[in-house]
This record gives sequence, structure tokens and C-alpha cells, in this order.
Amino acid sequence: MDYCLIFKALGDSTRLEIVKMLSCGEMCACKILERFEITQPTLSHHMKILCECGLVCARKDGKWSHYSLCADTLKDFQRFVSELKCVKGCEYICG
Amino acid sequence: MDYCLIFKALGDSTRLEIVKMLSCGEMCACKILERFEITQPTLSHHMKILCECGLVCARKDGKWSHYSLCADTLKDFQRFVSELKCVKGCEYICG
DNA sequence: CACACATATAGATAATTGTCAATATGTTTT
DNA sequence: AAAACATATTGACAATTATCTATATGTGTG
Repeated sequence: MDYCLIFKALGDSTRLEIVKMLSCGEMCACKILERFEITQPTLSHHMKILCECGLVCARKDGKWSHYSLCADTLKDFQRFVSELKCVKGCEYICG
Repeated sequence: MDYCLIFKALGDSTRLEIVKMLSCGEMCACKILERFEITQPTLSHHMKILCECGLVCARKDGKWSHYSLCADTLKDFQRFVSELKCVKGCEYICG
């Protein structure tokens, strides 16, 4: 699991918005597109990046593509983020 | 709180490693630098990005800079990530 | 089959970014 | 004051990326 790739994917405002939308449930590409002022190829590009990092899954249904958050990846990613700690004190003394 | 900026900051492998190191406690810039094969100005640039997104705090102590994860930002960010859900079923029906 | 529709791919381009060398700033020590 | 050290800033450049237009692929419908 390449967490850096997931962070990179979410480091674009359009893609972060898409993921927030998918957090409310599966969505069709055409419905996602309606909510942005980007062209269809640009959306397709963003969805590819979101799928390639594993965070989003695509489900083809005839001519429609439905996207949703991938449960396993999301869980792993959430665990990784939640395990970051803010430890008090200085581990290394310099000088 | 600009979460997108935090994701973008963590979407670089060097910076993600730095944050993982800081998760074990405060560290001096010179100690961080030892663990990478980058120049000092490059590290300085990365630290600036990590500080500007709010995830990392700098503490000056004489000629040394000590960096640590910023508790408040980290908590907010972790909450945001943890609130992402993988909802079953299709919210929007297409066609 | 031919057309309309949904999505993907290819190629081009402007903007962003990660990196470095050179230099500046500020601090401690001699 | 001068030298040594830690870090930051500047300017340049190569690599990456977000976006577009044009086109291709694949699916349903008349």
C-alpha cells in the first residue's frame, strides 16, 4: 500500500472534492462531472489517478461507470493517519 | 484548515518520511537531514511546506531548529480522514 | 446498421514542483 | 572581531502535472 500515492491523489482540490462526494455513496461519472467546471477527459484523468492509488473502485454498468471508495484501502489509510502521533519532548538532542 | 494543502504536503515521499520521523518526537533539522540524500536547502524547502500547511511546528533554539508535529492540526486532520466513509449502495441512479 | 451517448486515450501545453548551487542571515565560539 | 556552524533564501532548471482539444472505444437504441 503506497500511502504517499494516496496523499498525492488527495493533494488536488478537485480530487479531494470527488472523494468527499464518494464518501456519501457510489456515484456515476456523469453525476460527478456535473458538479465541476472541468471537461470530461479531465475528470477521466482524475478518476484514473484515484483508482490507481487504490482509494477508489470503478464498477462498469453498461455505458456508465460508477465509482466508490474502496473499503479496504480506506481502512488501511485511515489507520495509517490515525497512528501518527504528536509525541512531547525532544527525541534527539543536538549540538 | 486547508486539508488539501496537508495532503499535497504529504504527497511527496521525502516529506511523508519526515512526518513519520516526527511522529516519534521532535527532531532537529540537522538530524533529519542526516537521514536523507538531499541538500540542506532542499530540506529547508520541504520543512517550509510542512510548516505552511500547519502540520509541523518549528521551535528555534539558538542556531538549531526543532520540528514537531502540530497537535491541533494533526487532530483535525485525523478527524477529517477518519470521517470519510465507504457507504454501500448507489446514491445516484443514472440513465 | 447507423446514430447517440458515456467514458477513455493521445498529444500538446502552461503551470507547478523538487532539486541544486550560490549566497544570505543569524548564532555560537574562539 | 573573526571564524565556524545551522538554517533560510534566491535563482535556475528539469521533471511532473492539470488541463485542454481531438479522437477512439464501447454500449444502448432507432
